[in-house]
Amino acid sequence: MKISEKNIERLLLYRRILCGLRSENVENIYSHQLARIADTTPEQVRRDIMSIGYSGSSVKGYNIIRLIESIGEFTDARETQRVTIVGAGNLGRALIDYFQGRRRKLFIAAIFDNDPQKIDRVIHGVRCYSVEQMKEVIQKNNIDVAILCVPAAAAQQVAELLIEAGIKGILNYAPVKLSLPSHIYVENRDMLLAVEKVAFFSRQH
Amino acid sequence: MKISEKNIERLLLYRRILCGLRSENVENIYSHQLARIADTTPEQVRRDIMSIGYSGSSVKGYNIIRLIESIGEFTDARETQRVTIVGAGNLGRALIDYFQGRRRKLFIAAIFDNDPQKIDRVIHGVRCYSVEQMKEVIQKNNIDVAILCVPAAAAQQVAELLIEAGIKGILNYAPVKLSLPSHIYVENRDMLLAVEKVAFFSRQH
DNA sequence: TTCACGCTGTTATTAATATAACAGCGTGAA
DNA sequence: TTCACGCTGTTATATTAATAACAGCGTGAA
Repeated sequence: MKISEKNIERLLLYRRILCGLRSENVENIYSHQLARIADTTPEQVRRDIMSIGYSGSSVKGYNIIRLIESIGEFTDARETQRVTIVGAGNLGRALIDYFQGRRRKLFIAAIFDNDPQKIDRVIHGVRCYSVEQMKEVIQKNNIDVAILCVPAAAAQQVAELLIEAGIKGILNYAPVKLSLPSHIYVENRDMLLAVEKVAFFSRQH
Repeated sequence: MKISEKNIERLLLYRRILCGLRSENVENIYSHQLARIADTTPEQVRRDIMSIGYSGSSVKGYNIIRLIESIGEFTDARETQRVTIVGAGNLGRALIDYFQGRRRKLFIAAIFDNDPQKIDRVIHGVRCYSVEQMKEVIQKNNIDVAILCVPAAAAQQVAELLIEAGIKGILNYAPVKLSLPSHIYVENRDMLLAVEKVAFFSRQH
């Protein structure tokens, strides 16, 4: 059974929407309702949900709590997955803020920076280590996902260190295209390109 | 002639790569070289470049300076386009850092926040205004793109104010799905979903 | 001079993705 | 009891995007 990136993106979005509804004590939802919120079509929603093997009822639609669980079973690791943030600048700190305490199956286990002022300090509850300690800390804590928030000039080098330390996936916010072995999963979230894109399409409308 | 979102994303990426090469005094490049750096195929590169009407030579490949110009003619506004950042927290400041002085056709003209400590102060060279002044400042400065860096709880409301003020496109970093009229272009860059996605695919590899 | 080479530009093919159509089913009203 | 309704799950179609194939061309070596 093959699942595409877009599939996963939508499923994760559905889950977030559903969690919001659950906290408002909504119990069930129809595909067309979820589609409207997620900005897609009912067919797409049904297909996505079908792809993870969950079934709703033709009367009540989907049970929100069970659907959240099903998406979790499909997308989450069995045990908590550990994440590191590299670069304790504004962006790194913003990520910790947004992140901490949100998803219980993901945990930010360490921050890395090369500023002596930050090393060994605890930032928003997470300890900051020097880049020299990277391999040791990553392996000891069994971290396999890294979020790269360093300046463009440092990104490639840091990414290589991360891979050497055993990282499996990188979320790259640095405005540079990384050149890495193909067995590493890289998701680029270049902020400058994103602004340029929005600037372009905001004129087309 | 229709151009897709992925088309534009790749073209903007090519431009950034090419600008890097230009600063190293490289003059020409072949489609297969650019493809390797941009992590795509030579055919894709040629098609993308064809789609903006630029032509290379079969001997020297593409002239880097002219190709950069052609991409700019296609993607950039004629006059400088003005952008605002809403939310002067860590993320907002990170964006200003990454951004300022990079793309001469895009200019951050204002920041908005509701923290009295920040209002009327200049942050990294950009003046911060209160949300109450939003409509006035946006219209006076002719801003048509907004980057949303506010907490999830405030995002929908702020987005509506932005639209009321005349914004055409929104780059949304808040971890929430906005519900907005369809004539507004919205690009979602949800950081939590991005981490979840990378966590998932890092296990699949 | 001529011929083989490697590149671009373009067309053709394939694959991926989204959209639409429809069968099956339980419910509730008539 | 029966029939129409509205939903899901699934299959079929259409659309879109990526990949491959190839024609044309200028160059440089033989």
